[in-house]
Amino acid sequence: MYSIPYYPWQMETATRVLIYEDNIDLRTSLSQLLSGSMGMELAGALGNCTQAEADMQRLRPDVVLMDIDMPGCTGIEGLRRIKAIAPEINVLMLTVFEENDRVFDAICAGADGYLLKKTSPVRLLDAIGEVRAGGAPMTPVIARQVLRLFPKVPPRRPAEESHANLSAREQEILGLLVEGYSYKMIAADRGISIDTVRSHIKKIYEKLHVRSMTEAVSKALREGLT
Amino acid sequence: MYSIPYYPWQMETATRVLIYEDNIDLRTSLSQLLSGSMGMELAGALGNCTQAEADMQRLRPDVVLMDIDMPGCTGIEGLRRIKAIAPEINVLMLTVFEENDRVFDAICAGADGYLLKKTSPVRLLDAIGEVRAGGAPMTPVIARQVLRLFPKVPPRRPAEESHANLSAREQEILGLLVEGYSYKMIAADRGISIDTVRSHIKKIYEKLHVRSMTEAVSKALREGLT
DNA sequence: TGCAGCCTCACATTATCATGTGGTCTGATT
DNA sequence: AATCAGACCACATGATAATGTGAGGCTGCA
Repeated sequence: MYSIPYYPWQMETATRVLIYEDNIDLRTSLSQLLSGSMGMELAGALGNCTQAEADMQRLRPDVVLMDIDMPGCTGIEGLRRIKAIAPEINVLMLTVFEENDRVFDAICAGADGYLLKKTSPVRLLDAIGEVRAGGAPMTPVIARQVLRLFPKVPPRRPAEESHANLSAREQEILGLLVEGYSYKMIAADRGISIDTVRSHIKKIYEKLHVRSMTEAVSKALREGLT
Repeated sequence: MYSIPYYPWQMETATRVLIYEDNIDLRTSLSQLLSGSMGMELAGALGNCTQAEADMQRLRPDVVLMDIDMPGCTGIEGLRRIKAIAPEINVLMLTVFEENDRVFDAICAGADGYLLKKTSPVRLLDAIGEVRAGGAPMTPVIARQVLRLFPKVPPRRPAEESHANLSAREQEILGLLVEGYSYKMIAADRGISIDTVRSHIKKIYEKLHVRSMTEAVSKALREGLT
């Protein structure tokens, strides 16, 4: 069990917190954490956010803890829908990895904070207080990512990184990966050795900062590298 | 409140800190604070940043504390010039007020953190460690401002129903594949066995009529199955 | 002329994926 | 009560991908 934390901001009324988390174990432990904390009131704990609008009206939370990966309706989508009807509700995103694209999406959708699932209970409760006080709790690494995203927002990123310095041959092979070709098929199709395909793909991975075919394909499609 | 403790005595070498602050009293007290702290080394304490480039070369700081209001050359301008020649140097901006437009300018110029001058000495030392560790120390209110600066994008595609009869779990796992997760990562993330991941993915392949991860990812992104 | 980037190929080892066969449990449907 | 689909797990085998090291020929550029 968690120790009873003490919070200095002494709310008049308890902060109503709604949890969206599809993992039953984590949902349970989060619920217990909140139920056992001074100044906190568990407004609800749900496994998906497909009924987000209705949930807001029914449960009237002050703060929502939103898992970013959920079946049916992703946390990002849920966030959008909550902010569309009740922007005053503070939404904290919970995720496993500090992944750049999602951070960007979440922030554009109006997230008020971004924490890792491994965040300690104490820090999580702190974060809820912080967001109520007008802050934006983030892990340091995510905060840095947010700052790094910035200079790229106004000037956009149209042509500058669009080809990520891939050579013509590399772009060509990346295109074939996107089409679902295996190394062997690429080698046959282009009439080169499979080892050559390997070395091209290795170079592509370096340039795109990825470590697998799926990541490369995903990045290629999302950033229009084909 | 702040979750990343900093233990200067664990550093290999001291962090060289350069101070730009035109107020002589504050400059002196900051200098004393840093000189008296384990793991910190005062690289210099200057009243203006008109010679920023030369200062960097001469003093070789790891971290710069930059007052945002200085005569001659503003902190923003100094920040720009530092980042132009040595982007690896971490620059923390110090300001009296949490003003929106300056926050924006500073962040666009590449600031690595943004603190108030009234920040406690302990927190300031923490922040220096945090920025060295890849974080971006900010006051909560500034963090919130930063998030608010991001463009608000309107809702996404409204109705999307070509889910190809994938079950909720299958869609979820397909989403993780698109994110570049391996079987092992998916199993760990969702708390299930890798063999279960296998069997889900096998079914996904059948339903999508594909035979590899890359094809599945490609189809998912192109047809909006996520 | 020398360096740098690109394209090509080879060999080796480990990790991960694809496929098949089988099974349990649960909840919804018939 | 029986059936069925979804989620779960296990074991096994061959195929494919990831990573490292090394190398030759080609081009453009300083």
